[in-house]
Amino acid sequence: MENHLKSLTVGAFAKAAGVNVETIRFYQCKGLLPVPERPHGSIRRYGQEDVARIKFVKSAQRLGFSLGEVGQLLTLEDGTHCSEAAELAALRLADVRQRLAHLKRMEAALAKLVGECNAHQENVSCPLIAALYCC
Amino acid sequence: MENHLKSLTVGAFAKAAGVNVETIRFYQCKGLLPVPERPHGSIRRYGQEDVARIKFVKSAQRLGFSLGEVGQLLTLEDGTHCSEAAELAALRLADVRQRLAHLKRMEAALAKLVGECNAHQENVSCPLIAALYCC
DNA sequence: GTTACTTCCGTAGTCAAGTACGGAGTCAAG
DNA sequence: CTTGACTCCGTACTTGACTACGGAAGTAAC
Repeated sequence: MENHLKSLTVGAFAKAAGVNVETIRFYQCKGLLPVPERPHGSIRRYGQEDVARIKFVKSAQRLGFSLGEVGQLLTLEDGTHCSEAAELAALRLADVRQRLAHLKRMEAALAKLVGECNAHQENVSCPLIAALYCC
Repeated sequence: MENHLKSLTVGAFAKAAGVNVETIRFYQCKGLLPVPERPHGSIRRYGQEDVARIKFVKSAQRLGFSLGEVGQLLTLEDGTHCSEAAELAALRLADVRQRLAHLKRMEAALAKLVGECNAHQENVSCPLIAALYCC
């Protein structure tokens, strides 16, 4: 059922996938993208399945997966290893939640300091600077 | 009112400040920390004000400031430029809030996918993999 | 068949915030 | 006065995800 009509040159492929040519090469060298044959010393051609693979990588990246994890996900790409995939996603989710908690603390602290600075009176020293010096 | 009794060697200073010696050197070369004189070819000595400065840097980093921004904050460290400092903090806050929003979207998407994977039936393909392929 | 655009390929550079290494100089204790 | 620990200093390496460069080879258009 796969479309094996590989007609795209790297340039066209990169444009179709929305990435740079260098990114293609980079992914190939990282093993995230197969390197097509070069028919008798000619140039490589790419197809829609390659475009789909780049989109897969980019979707996974948007969810916070590193390229290493994307590589793992790609080994499960036939869809028959759902629990492994879910496990990876659960790890990612835990990490995302940790970073979320950290950012929330930062937001609270910053918002408080910005508020104090705005309410600040000319004769006392800057609350932000003071906070950085004291805590 | 400042304590100019500089008695710490880099090693002791680093320990007191809770960083590595290399970090000290790195901050010096970035202009975040003054480089003390070497009295007639001897060793440099550091004081409590240097420890305070490292703590300042580390506090600011915890709030999400980059070392470049910390450098800017340090030029305002006398506490008399509160509005400039507040402006920097407001920029940081905006950035933190953006990242927060991004992470929240990631969290929602991941949580949904993990949930779908856990409720997943053996005969259909993995929802996570499918989502990465289709969106 | 020549010009102009791609492609190919290896190597190297970018950013941030450090970390690591190694030889030479300095210092304190015994 | 020597030994061992520490300091100084330059340079290079680390991680992650690319980005840039440059020469040679392939390709498309005229």
